[in-house]
Amino acid sequence: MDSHLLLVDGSSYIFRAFYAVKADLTNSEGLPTNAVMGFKNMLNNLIKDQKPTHIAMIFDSPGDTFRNEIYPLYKANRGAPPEDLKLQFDPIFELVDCLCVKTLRLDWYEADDIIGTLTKKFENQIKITIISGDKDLTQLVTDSVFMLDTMKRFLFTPKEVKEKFGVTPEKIPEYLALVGDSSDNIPGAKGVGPKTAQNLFSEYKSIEGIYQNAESLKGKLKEKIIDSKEMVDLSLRLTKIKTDLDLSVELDDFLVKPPDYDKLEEFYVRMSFRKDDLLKTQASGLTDENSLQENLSKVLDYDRYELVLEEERLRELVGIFIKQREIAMDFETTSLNVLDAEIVGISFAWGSGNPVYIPFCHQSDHKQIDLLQALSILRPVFENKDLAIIGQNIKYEILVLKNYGIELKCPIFDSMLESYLLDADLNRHGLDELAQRHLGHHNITYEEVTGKGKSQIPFAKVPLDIALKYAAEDSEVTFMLHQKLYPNLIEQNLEGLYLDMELPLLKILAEMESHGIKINKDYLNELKEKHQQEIVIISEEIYGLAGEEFNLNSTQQLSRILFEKLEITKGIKKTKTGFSTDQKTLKKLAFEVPIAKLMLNYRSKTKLINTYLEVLPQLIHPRTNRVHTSFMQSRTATGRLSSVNPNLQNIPIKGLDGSNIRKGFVSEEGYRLVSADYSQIELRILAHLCDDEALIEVFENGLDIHTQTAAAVFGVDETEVTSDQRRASKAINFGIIYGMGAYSLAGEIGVNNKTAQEFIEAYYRKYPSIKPFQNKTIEFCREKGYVETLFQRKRKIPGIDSKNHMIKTGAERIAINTPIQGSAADLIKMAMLKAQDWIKNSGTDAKMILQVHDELVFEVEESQATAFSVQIKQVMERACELKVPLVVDIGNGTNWLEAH
DNA sequence: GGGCGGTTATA
DNA sequence: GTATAACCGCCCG
Repeated sequence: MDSHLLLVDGSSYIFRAFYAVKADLTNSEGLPTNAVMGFKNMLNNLIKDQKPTHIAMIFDSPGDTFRNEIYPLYKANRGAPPEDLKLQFDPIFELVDCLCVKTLRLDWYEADDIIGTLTKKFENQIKITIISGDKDLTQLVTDSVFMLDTMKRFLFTPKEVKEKFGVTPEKIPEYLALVGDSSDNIPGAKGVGPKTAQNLFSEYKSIEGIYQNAESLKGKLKEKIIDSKEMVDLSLRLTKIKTDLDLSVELDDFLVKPPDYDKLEEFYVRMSFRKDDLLKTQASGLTDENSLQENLSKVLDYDRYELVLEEERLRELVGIFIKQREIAMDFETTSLNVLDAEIVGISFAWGSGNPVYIPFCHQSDHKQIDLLQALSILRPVFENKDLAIIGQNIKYEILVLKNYGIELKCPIFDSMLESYLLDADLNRHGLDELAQRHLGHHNITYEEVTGKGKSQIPFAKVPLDIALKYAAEDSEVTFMLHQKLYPNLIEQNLEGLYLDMELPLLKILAEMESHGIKINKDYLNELKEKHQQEIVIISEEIYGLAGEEFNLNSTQQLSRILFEKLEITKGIKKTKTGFSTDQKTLKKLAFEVPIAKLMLNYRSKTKLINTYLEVLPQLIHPRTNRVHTSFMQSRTATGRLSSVNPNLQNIPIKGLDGSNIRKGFVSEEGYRLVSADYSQIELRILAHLCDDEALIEVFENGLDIHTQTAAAVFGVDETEVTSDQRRASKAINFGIIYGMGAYSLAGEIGVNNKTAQEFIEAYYRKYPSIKPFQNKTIEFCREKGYVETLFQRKRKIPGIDSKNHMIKTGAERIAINTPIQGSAADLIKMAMLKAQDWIKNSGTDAKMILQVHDELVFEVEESQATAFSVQIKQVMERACELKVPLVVDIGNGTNWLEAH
């Protein structure tokens, strides 16, 4: 791609930022931050928009310059900057430093002169854009040097300069010398303004020419010109920008680098800024250092796109499609909710040939192909075993097609999944982000074509020519992404995981979502009403004790009541913004402070109502009478699934109220719910990964891991382990998986740090291979920048080399936990594939309906439930051969609680 | 309306 | 001390 150097006039940038952000922003110490904020945003946007490969920020000399020597009144009309702005100079310099943008400043010279020098030095090597609003700088504009006024969004090329000032860029200094500049207090020729100056220049070309011909001028003008000769000469020395300063810099000094995220984060905290794009894109910045340089947009040629309105043409296309190895496909529909989605149009893109969009029911005068007719014409494509269809989140297309009774039988690819396997540490794998990240292309967004908020229109109302661009682009980008990402998967040894695990799983997830789960609406409503009545009573009691009514849902107000009004000091704990009122704190107070106990009760009841009892019945789909979650396959950094709308992976189970909610998840009449969960899956995986003899032995003998651990750590016989000791050991076992230290363990089990440290040491003695394994894992991560699971799933861990202790130790914990949690995720995914396979081959009337990390829930015809349980338990226990046996606990019932 | 902090449900 | 989703209040734009 082409190189591009941005020269930013930093001083003018600061002033603009200060006046652009009028908000009364301050940090926690009361220092104004509006200019810092404005500067940050402007610079952020600038880099995003311009995608420079090189950048420099140039500031004026803080003191006098040679221009003051020539003319003491130079800029004398400018007052000192406002005090609020002065205070922000240093923070801004610091910000620029955090962003790793090269800055230049030279005593005795202005930013203009440095910019002028750099321009002359590099203009033959690189495209340059000067960022400034100062018209003086237009004198530097050439065919390869531009000036961008970002505030006015105006780009000066030589043509624009000529149009605006009536003279070519190289004449700008003379033009300004004649006209004068009130903002810099440059005198110029008295009484000569832009219009006169333009006329003079068009006639006489230069100041020299004007004065040579001064005698031929008429009347007043002649007088004015002759009288101001001295002032014009002086002005010219001021307006002429230096281009010959002695700067020892190379172009490479200005290469765009990723920010220093550690420093930046610390700076944000000090400025009381919330995290923004700059910090959120941290990971992508680190993993894709060249992104800024590669980001030159491949301009997609929208003119190539074809709108398909004739059935005959569609048939032709199908003929072309089935000769391809792979094609990309994207649906436009009426709803993001698959069960309600109707197809509005379909787009395709493939290797040779132009992307197409086939509209079906757009509001338009054009006759469009009938949807059902089109689907039947496309059937040979959907069912062709030799043709792969590439989608971006193709689970959506699969589910929508299901609505029309069509099964996508061809092989599939999914660019979203590909991106996820390559960059699991990143959160965003949306099409627009991927286009930007991998192709440097800015997609037309959905909102750009439909509008947003109240005025958003359905896609079917988007005019066909616009719909064509939007829709066909999505397919084309999807196709291009796959071409780019798939080779990367092979290169990183992720092909097997992708082809043999994630893609087949995608189809299973579609089945599970589509089938859904039945809930007992009346029962949940009853439960809700019961809790609601109790909440009324609890609230009244709290108000009485507090002596006032307040918003019980506000932690802020509760902490005011507890820690200010009632002056409670016990258990007091700070959060970022005030005092904590979390469960742990309230539990400590529960015995002596009645409000605390009541609040715990209030919180748990409102949580259950608001998150589950109120929401779940509303999500029953009228057509199926069941609840359909979406399983997200490319969301978590470790490889786990997640569940949304609703989240069915955090349905309560603890306590009476919790387990009552589980009773609301039921099997269909004539069916049973079968729940199968892996016992101690993560500890077994730990045993396998670190190959610890003692740990393996515990599992091989089928012993209770927590009791065995307790016996060793506390030096007692296993028969004498107390329940407290077992609980502490359980905490250690979990803590090890999470990579914790003594401090946190101490807090967790209520002993002092030293004791906790001794427990941990005893633990490592009992299982001597664990610590070396953890060290090896961290070492591996430091060397490669990522960690791996059992199935070679990778997670990059950016902070592992951080100099910031918090970030570094945090990264180390992630490095320790991810192979364990991630391998468990791999394992259950493997089990899902084998279970589904088994169900299909056995012909059992059973459906897999939920996955909760270590548990699978099935709905099975009641007479087959027992046999199924026996079989599926075996299938799951044999999902993967480890150095320890896998154990699955299984049960069945008419509701989820009973089954579990 | 969007983003964030605090809180809490799960594995 | 790992991994999530979702609720509410609060503050900002």
